[in-house]
Amino acid sequence: MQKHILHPFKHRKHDHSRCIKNALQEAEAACHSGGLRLTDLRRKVLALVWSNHVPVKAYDILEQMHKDNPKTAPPTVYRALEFLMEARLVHKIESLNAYVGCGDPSEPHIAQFFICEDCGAVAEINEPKITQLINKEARYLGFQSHSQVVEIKGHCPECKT
Amino acid sequence: MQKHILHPFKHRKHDHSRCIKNALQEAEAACHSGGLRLTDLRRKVLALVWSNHVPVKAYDILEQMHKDNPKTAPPTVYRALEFLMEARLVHKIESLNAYVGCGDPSEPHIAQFFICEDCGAVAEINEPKITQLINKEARYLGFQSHSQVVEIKGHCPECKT
DNA sequence: AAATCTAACGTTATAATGTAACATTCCTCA
DNA sequence: TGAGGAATGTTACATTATAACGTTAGATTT
Repeated sequence: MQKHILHPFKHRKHDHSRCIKNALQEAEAACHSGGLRLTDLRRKVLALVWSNHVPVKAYDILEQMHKDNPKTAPPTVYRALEFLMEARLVHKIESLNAYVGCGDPSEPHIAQFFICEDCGAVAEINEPKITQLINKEARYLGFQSHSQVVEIKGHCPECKT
Repeated sequence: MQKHILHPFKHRKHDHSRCIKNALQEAEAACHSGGLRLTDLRRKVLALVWSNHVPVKAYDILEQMHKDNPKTAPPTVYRALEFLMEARLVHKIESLNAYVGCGDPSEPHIAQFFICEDCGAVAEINEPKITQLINKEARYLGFQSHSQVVEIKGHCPECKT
């Protein structure tokens, strides 16, 4: 696997419990080393974001949270997501208004997403050539770029046929 | 000006009435040649989208429509926007939930947007190298790409300093 | 340990964005 | 000219997100 693939398309039958466990472990480490407080609530929301490899909607998370505490309200979820995004543990997919676990929280990165329109699966890559090309175009326009949203829709290997 | 810039950053003081008139004219031509019905309502919404070079929110359009007809309801606006997007006269900026006039309706294209976080101005380009690079990465992942969202945030030439 | 401070979370209410479903009107064209 | 479909009107509601303020819990100082 090449370095720039932060999160590949996973086979339908992979052992997803390992993905979740791994994500939580990395999050624990990242927060600890960054002096951030990964509370139970945030951990819980992170686990729900990682419940599969499909972007999750805030209100779906809320619904799951209601199983533990039926009084949980939207701000609780949005605050946790905000924290997780600042901690770079979660990305928002703008074109879906949904959230997906970051494939590599270990260091800051720009990401590009490939999103299957059939099954919803997402792959995350960081291809510097894309970033550089975009930055070059930006410079040409006299534009100072700070952040990029790159979201590609289509069909993943398993849904392609 | 190079061909791949579909819509450059405009100087603060440009004659914007010409932009609007031009956009409406091109829309008229495009719809005529495509057998599409550019009704008064759709023309009106298109003009409002073009009221400046900043992406416009659906509910801001609605508010403007209320000056003519206070009973206009959201579906009216959303339907017109949907038509305009299918006719490729308008693009949606996903990361803003807002709509912007297309810089070149004359032919289908993939676009990349540069969005100023200060003044909101948007430039639209179509740089095939970006598209190709993305498609190459897609192929590498076994992904069949059909549409791209590329939205870059930062500061435009006039807000940069 | 008590006092204090702040970050995190709870709670209520509402804002902002978007759509379903059905009724009506208006064009087109046979 | 009247039948059919496209466009618009209308009502109601679904979905996504945040403001504002109160409360709790953890850390810090004394």
